[in-house]
Amino acid sequence: MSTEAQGTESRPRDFIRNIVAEDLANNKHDGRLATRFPPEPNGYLHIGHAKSICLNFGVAEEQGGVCHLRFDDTNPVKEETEFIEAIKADLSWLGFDWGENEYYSSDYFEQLYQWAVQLIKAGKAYVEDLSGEEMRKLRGTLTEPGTNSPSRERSVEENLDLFERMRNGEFADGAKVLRAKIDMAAANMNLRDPAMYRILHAHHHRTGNDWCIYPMYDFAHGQSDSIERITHSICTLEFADHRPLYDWFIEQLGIFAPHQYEFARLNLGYTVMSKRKLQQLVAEQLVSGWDDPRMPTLVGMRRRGYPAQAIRTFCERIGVGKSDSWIDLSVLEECVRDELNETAPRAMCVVKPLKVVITDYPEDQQEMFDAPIHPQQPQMGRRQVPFSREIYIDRDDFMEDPPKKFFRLGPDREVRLRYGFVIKCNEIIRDDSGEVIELRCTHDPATAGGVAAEGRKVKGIIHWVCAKTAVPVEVRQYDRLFQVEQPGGKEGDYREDINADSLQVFTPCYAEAGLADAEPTVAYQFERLGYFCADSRDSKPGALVFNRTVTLRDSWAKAK
RNA sequence: UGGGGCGUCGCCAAGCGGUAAGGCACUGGAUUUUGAUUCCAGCAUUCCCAGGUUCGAUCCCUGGCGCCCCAGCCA
Repeated sequence: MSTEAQGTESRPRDFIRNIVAEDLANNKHDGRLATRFPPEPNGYLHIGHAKSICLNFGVAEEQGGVCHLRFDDTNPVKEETEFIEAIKADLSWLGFDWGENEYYSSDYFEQLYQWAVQLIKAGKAYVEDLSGEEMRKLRGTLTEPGTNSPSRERSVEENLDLFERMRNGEFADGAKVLRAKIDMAAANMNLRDPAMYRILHAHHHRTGNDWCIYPMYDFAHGQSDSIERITHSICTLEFADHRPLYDWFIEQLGIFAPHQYEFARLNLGYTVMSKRKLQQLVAEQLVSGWDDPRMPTLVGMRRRGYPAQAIRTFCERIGVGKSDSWIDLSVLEECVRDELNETAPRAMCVVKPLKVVITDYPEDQQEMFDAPIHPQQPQMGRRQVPFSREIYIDRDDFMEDPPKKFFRLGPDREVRLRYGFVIKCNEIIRDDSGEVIELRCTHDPATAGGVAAEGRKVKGIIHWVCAKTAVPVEVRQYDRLFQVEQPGGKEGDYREDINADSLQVFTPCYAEAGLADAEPTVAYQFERLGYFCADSRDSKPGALVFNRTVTLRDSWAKAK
């Protein structure tokens, strides 16, 4: 773990942390700090959620507070138990612990109902029987005030009766809603008598068929925060307009008042983050599933090989602010490399094999080269790399007509096999179509693996695998899912920006013998190529499948 | 000429009246049996614009300009 000691002190790093630190210093809420992460269980968590998670859990952790996990499950038609388990697994994987503090908005349904009754009695809520369409017409526009609905003047008694009958199931879905009586002329649209309850004869994943009316987000979220005595309710910018409503309900009800703060949601280049779009990618099979390694979901990233710590580091690096921002993919990738560079054992794997025969090496001979598992971490130990007369190298490491700056293999050129001999290419073998299918080389016995430099100046070093002992594997290389930084741009269809080459499958590839029992999820650096891990879904002993997590930086590729 | 939010380097982001942190990206150069890592160096006389207050403003005031969000019985 490279927990980079940064940020472990209580030093504030963003406006939220500043506010929290100040409140704590002023002994607001008796020095108590409680945040919450409130996902709706209708999909999988993505990297954007991770930002919120790291903020909410992070602040609590740093300041000795608590962070609740609360499922905001007020819409039974969209929510499923499947997602609850997945969300919890993602949270744990990221390394956060909510302890006993697992809550559900649905557990507050009875209390919420009572509060609604309280508002009706106070003349602050009424039952509406206009249709959604009619309500919209009366709502006015951004520049014109709305008009009061006839239902607004109903008596408290009638409202009470009607609301109870709504609960009892006397009305069809959509027939009526309970609305807050605020101000149809409010400049803030959210205050134009917003809906509090709708009728939904739907089975709820937790409350079953107990209810046929369900509270809206606005009537559930703040009160849930209040019930849990959340001190700092942190959400994204688009809810800023709801804050006056959040405060209004709490004030009318006279209950504990948490404070809502808003920060800018994460936008990452070359991907999409909205749950709707992610759902669509899965539904339309544009990807293989929520855990497709190209998805920005936590399950996808985990399967791809991103370490949880890299995601946490990423969330720290990008900061928390209020301005809309797009983060470069390179920031995330650097976090992944930083982490993996320190922790991943090294190995060699040839992805695009080209056979090389060392003509002056005895046919029946085999030897082992001694190599470090990690060049910078000697404590990780050594590995033995088998070598024999026939090996594979990557096609990219050979050029028939190499440019001046290419210092790998070419006709009559020398190159060093990593941890092995220096070889020289003497002959090129082609098939009928003229394609190069084999190289004939000779080796210099004086340059064997462990031997220190012998004065010979060989610039190029390439990776290779002994043909006799190689493990045939499949390698999947991923690239960005979209070919433009902001898929869909302004009004366009983001699907049209999908990168057709975001998945490249190579087989057979040849891996160093030691990789034979690679376990899914465990990261390796395939030297000179990048970081890889066996796929948790498709890799099987004897039929290994490796995912490329991220490439190594490649200044040569850039130079080209 | 509705309301809310935001504008500091290509992308993020500190800064809160005293003369522009840091990260990513980029550009050199050193070390290197990964063209990786590491390492050193460079990278905003300027903070959306224009006025004003002040000895002094990215930070205060005024007026512009630009971008984002809101008219779900979604969250």
